[in-house]
Amino acid sequence: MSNEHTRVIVGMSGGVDSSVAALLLLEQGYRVEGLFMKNWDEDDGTDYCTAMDDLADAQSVSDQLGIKLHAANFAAEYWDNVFEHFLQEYQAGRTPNPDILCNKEIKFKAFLDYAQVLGADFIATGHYARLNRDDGLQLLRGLDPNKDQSYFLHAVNQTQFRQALFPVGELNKPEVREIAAEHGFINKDKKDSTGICFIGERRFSDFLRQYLPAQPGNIVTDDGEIVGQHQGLMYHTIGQRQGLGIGGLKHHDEAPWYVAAKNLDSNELLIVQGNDHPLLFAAGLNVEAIDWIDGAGPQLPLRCHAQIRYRQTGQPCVVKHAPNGGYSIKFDEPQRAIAPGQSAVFYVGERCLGGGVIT
RNA sequence: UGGGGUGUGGCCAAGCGGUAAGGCACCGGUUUUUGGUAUCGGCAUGCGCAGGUUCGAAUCCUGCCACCCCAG
Repeated sequence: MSNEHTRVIVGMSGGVDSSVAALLLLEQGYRVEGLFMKNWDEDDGTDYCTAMDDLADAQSVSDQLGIKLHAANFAAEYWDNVFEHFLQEYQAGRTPNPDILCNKEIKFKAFLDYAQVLGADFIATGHYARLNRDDGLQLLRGLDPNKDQSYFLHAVNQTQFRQALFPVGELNKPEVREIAAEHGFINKDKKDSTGICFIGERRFSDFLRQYLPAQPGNIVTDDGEIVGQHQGLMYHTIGQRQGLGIGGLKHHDEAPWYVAAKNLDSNELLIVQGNDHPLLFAAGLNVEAIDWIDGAGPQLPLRCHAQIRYRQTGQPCVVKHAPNGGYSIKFDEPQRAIAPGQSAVFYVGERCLGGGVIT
């Protein structure tokens, strides 16, 4: 079969992964174009520069590959469909994962729609994930276990995936860098990007403070002792150590303190001492709804693996319907710091079934 | 006021004559397309203040100051 009449638009971030993705598609014979997205306009100067650098890198690689590079700005969509929800969740005391929504609403919706307007048959990104089109459509973990990004893609549905390609999902990261080096890409040694997608690395609580005003309250231990003040429950998350400002306390040992719970009614932050304190662990969790990639979802109860955060190996568990209509997940081993607002994502072997937001 | 105790970096805290442990917090790096975790590194020319003894003091002596406890 020939790809010469198939048009693919690659989301080019200026990083190595999407650059190599574009290269691989060209080698596979596709008609390739690139698109650089800028979805965050709340610039404070420094980010403007990094966005410009990223665009320059994307342009450099595009020129080298001889492909056209489009540019688009979905800042309005990002704000309305991702960022506002992100702020609401924090306001409600939860810890959202904006990048999961970003994939669902921006990369595989706004970008996909726009690409179709431009006449594309497919979009492609530099995600480390694989799609199996032989048996319906399945999302599989990226081949590189260390870079697998299927966790972030679990809320995208199969209809959206049908028009997506993940060329680097079949590779290991070192191979990608090697390919970039062989072709002399300007970004061959560029550091992997971190921080919220399109927004970038920030001092997180300072960043939130720009949008959510402080609401000071007490920090209390599990014994009810008031040991300090916090500036807002939303600036902390379950399991967090940094930022409490709790130094040495008389009559307590030398272990650091961690956030165990938030009490929205009393505006109190409950903290416990020691990384392995029992109050930091829970045997299960609930989710209200699950985005099943195949739409229907599997037969329940289901024994599978779940991840409650990116970069965690799948944890054995059982998923079943909860009496209230949602789902309950019971782990074989108690899990540390399960944070409401984060996503639990389910896997059977290499296959990602979907996931839901922890309540 | 009398008796006792304590004053070491932001906090907790070793040291008790030989030239400032450790932990927490904080800051920075690494890891990482969320948050968080983890990990590595940095962090007191000075030990309430002022004198004195000594080759040498946070450690001994004197005075002062501050705080705490018990009496009152």
